[in-house]
Amino acid sequence: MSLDQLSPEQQTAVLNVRKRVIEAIGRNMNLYGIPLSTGHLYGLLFFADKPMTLDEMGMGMKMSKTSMSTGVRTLLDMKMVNKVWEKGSRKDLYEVEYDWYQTFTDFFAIKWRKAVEGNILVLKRSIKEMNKYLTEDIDPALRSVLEEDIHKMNEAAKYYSWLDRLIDAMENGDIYDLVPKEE
Amino acid sequence: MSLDQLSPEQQTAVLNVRKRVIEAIGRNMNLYGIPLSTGHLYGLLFFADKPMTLDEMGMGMKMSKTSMSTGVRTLLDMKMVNKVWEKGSRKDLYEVEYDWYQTFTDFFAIKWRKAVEGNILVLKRSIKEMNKYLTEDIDPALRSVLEEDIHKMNEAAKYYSWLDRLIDAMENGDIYDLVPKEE
DNA sequence: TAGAACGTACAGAAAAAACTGAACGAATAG
DNA sequence: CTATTCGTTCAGTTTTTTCTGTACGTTCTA
Repeated sequence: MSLDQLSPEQQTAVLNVRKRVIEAIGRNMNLYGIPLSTGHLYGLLFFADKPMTLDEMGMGMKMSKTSMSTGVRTLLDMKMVNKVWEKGSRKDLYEVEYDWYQTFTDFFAIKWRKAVEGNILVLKRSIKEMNKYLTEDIDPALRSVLEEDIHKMNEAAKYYSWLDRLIDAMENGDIYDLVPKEE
Repeated sequence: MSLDQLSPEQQTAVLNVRKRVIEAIGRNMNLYGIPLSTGHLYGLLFFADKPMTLDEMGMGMKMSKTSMSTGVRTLLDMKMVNKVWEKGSRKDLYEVEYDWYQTFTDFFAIKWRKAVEGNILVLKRSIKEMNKYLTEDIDPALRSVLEEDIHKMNEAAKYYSWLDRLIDAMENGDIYDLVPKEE
């Protein structure tokens, strides 16, 4: 059921409440490194009663179609919106993923996993390289520096490994054993 | 033990490895919404063998002291570095918080908690307001719209409540029951 | 109690990011 | 087959963020 069947007063009343919520959602997503306007776009889709086209989003956001295209792509990459197929229309249609728990874990899986595993790799490689310099007949001063650095990097690698396992727990749903969805 | 006791070749060798790690740390922190240069500053402090002053940081980063001041403040606000007191020096000294697990949970506690609880408030208020419009003698079209919106906001509020409890689990350490620090 | 050293506020400059409109290639409808 | 419609690429503009140097208030020193 769309809004345009309502009186103008009813429309503004509903729209004002939505706007406040969209603002909050946008701020929240901005915390995750997503541009505010993309967060607002998400909010628009959140309240939409049906999948939207790029043109409709442009209308709703009062922004260019180009921006909608890039914004929706960002949301798509993070699996925060889904592309919907509707026969008869050759426009692309998008709707939000309403399972926010899934969205949350996807966010970790997509954005963090790669970074974390990349960092583990860099650390392992760096530790190995520093170990290479750590020969028997070494300047004691250098030995001390190297050992200290290696120790620090080992600790960091441990932490990243923990983070990696935390992301596992998100992805496979174990996290809900610790923190259940229903209170 | 400081680097300047080493030969120039030894220094560059160590410095190059560190640089690669610092780069990785910086990229990672950038993911959390922290400027790249601030991430590099963190990396510099990470490898420092002793607490550093703003001037020393400026040297190491080849940047202005003003930038060091704001950068270190950012890191301080996120509890990623600590201010250290040393008698005899009237300069402020800073060192990284080496407990990255603590840093991680602090990050959630500081940056997310406020946002999450703010959003819950906004949602609760918005649901209440929409309910106000939901009277007996209402236009069926409007009723349908309102009920749909209220449902969506309720689901969102549930999710934020879950997130709130997840942050609890981080803060009080329960998260380590599920994902132990040691593998 | 004057002087020097320190950290930060502030305003302007530099850099980065977001946004737009025109143009283009792909796909479909007629 | 041709013409339209669609999404995206790209170059240029606008906006936002980051960085710098000067100036200022504070605190310690002598």
